[in-house]
Amino acid sequence: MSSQEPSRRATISDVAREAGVSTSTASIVFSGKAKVSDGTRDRVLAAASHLGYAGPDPRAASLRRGRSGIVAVVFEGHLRHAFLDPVTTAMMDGLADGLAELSSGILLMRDDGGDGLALASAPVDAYVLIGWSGRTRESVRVVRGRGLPVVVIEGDPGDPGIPRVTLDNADASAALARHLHDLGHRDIAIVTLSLGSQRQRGPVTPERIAEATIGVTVDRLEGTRRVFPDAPAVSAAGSLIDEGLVVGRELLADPGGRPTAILAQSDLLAVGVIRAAEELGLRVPEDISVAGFDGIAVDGLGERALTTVVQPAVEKGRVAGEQIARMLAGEPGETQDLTCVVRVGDTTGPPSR
Amino acid sequence: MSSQEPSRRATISDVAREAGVSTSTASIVFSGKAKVSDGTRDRVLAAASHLGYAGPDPRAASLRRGRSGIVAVVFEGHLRHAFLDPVTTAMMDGLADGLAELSSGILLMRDDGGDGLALASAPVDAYVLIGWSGRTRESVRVVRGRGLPVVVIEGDPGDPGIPRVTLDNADASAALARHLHDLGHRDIAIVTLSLGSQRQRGPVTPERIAEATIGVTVDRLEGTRRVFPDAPAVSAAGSLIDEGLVVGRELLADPGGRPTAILAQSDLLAVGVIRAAEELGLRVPEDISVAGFDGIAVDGLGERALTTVVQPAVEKGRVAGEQIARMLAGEPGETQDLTCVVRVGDTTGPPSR
DNA sequence: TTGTAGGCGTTATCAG
DNA sequence: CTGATAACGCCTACAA
Repeated sequence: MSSQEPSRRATISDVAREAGVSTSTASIVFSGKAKVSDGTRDRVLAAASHLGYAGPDPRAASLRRGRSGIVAVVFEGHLRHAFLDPVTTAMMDGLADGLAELSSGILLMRDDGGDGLALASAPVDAYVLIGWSGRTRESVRVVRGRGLPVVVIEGDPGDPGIPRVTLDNADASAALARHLHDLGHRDIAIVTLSLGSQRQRGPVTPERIAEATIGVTVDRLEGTRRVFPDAPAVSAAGSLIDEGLVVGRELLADPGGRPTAILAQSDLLAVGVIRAAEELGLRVPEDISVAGFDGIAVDGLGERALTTVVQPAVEKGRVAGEQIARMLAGEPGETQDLTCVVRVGDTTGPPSR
Repeated sequence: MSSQEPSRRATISDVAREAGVSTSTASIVFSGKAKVSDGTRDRVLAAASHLGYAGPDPRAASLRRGRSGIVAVVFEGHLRHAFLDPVTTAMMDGLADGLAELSSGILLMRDDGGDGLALASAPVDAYVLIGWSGRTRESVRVVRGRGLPVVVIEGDPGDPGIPRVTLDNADASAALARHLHDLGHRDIAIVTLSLGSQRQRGPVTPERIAEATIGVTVDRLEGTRRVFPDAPAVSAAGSLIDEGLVVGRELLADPGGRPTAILAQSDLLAVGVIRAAEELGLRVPEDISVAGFDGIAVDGLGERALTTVVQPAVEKGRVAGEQIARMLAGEPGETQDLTCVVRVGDTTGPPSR
């Protein structure tokens, strides 16, 4: 009775024994890291299938190698919420590409503001932090301790040593505003994204700006106001078509005080604004110009071409992935500043008055 | 010079030595699995922070424990594509909840139709397969070998031993169709989801049904046709508002042959159809009734309430997570059949003729 | 091309 | 409450 108990799963050394080779040889057969004679390989493979061995245990392999092949992507708040945004989705795609060579997958994690215990105890090789709010700094602190590569996308790591991937939100917003100014607009309104995690809808006051925690919103607003310093702004409760619709209605309600153009801080908001205008019988762009931000194909726009700022969303993820790859290879990571481009569509034109 | 090289990261035994305790005691301090005197704990923690030790290495811990705390969610095709669908997003949320106690995160993986090597070599504790197409069976085969828990959501595992989470797509579609029939409709058209992974738009013929690989589409169609056996159907190239718009235009183009109601297989498609109707100056539901499927809050619908079938999307994920938890606890997993509910909104009414 | 040996960093078990 | 010991399953120099 020299056979193994059937209850235990076979290990590579069981396979090696059964095949009459050493464990190292069997290991090589599975990793392909070196040459093995055909006969030997066949015997090992036969033994494996005989014993129901499905290949090396990834847990053991990752301990031995010091790598798990997993990269964590950390979001603040609900996943559902993150993925509602087409920009995030595009970015994830880019990230998956940028990491493709390197990793077997992306570990979705939530930084729920707890003690970060879960964050720190996952068997990952690196972290990508997606941060809009102020919590990023705390996450960075937790994660730094592990000594693993970290990249922050659109957030403030609060530590200059950590590479970031950033967008020129303010400059791009200013460029778009200039386009409207060049067309002759002098009286515009702004629909902003949320200023803080409470996601309140309403007029944007200096006090609210001072308290804002979402950098993207503030930066884009600042850029637009470089060109239109006195433009009124209203914050939406999220980047949603229906939010744009609600805020758009408010802004367009009074025929007298109506602006000649509305600049929304996301394409989804812009689509909502356009819909609000259409509801009121206003033609876009003849009666009112509307522009967005993001440049992601928005479902629900039909064949209109929105004037917008195209941000390199997929690129953002890809670049982050590349930095991770570099750092894992021992080179230092570098902050990457990406730039956006204004794309003029058919939703902006000269003002009607 | 008995001190460690500073280049190596401290391990738990370094910490134990520095604190003057055994490694087992130090381990307990970090795991909290047993009582430790305050004094001892303080000394260990002090030593840890002194040495820059950030807690047990998750790789080693997962080897020792036999658990990594990671659950893989396997999609077919591009991630971007999967997350475009609000139903998927909701489901992921439910899954995250269902697994919350158990796991530190969700590993997003793509079954790219390769040899499944990546699939099998990730350090995960269980797999959730999201499958619409026929490839699920192959993924199941690969994954089975590992001897880990597997749950299939909306797909055919091709193995009765594998627990599934299913929806009563056909029955629910029939129930919705009956609602229309009761209202008096006799002449309806169907907008289906894709029939296969090629995502072709066009009339649905018996041949195409025979070749279809996406079960959801076929089931919903079959259910609707129980009530309206001769209803013409057109497949959309995806679950998108703009697809519904395109197909809706086609179906409504000819004022003569216009149906009195259109049943779309997703809410997004239904929104597109409604938009197509509005474009043509048709009122919903006075001139034409439109219904969808899914019951997820669709962005871009404004305050209309779509008549639809509400599927338990979040529940689907939660239930899958619970089954995984059970199986990980050694109990057998069970297939869960979830049911949908018709929700009548304001987009359906009696036919105009 | 194949085998030998040692350790990756933890934690479960059991004895004190 | 604390300590000694033995795996967990694999990989990779290095030697043959």
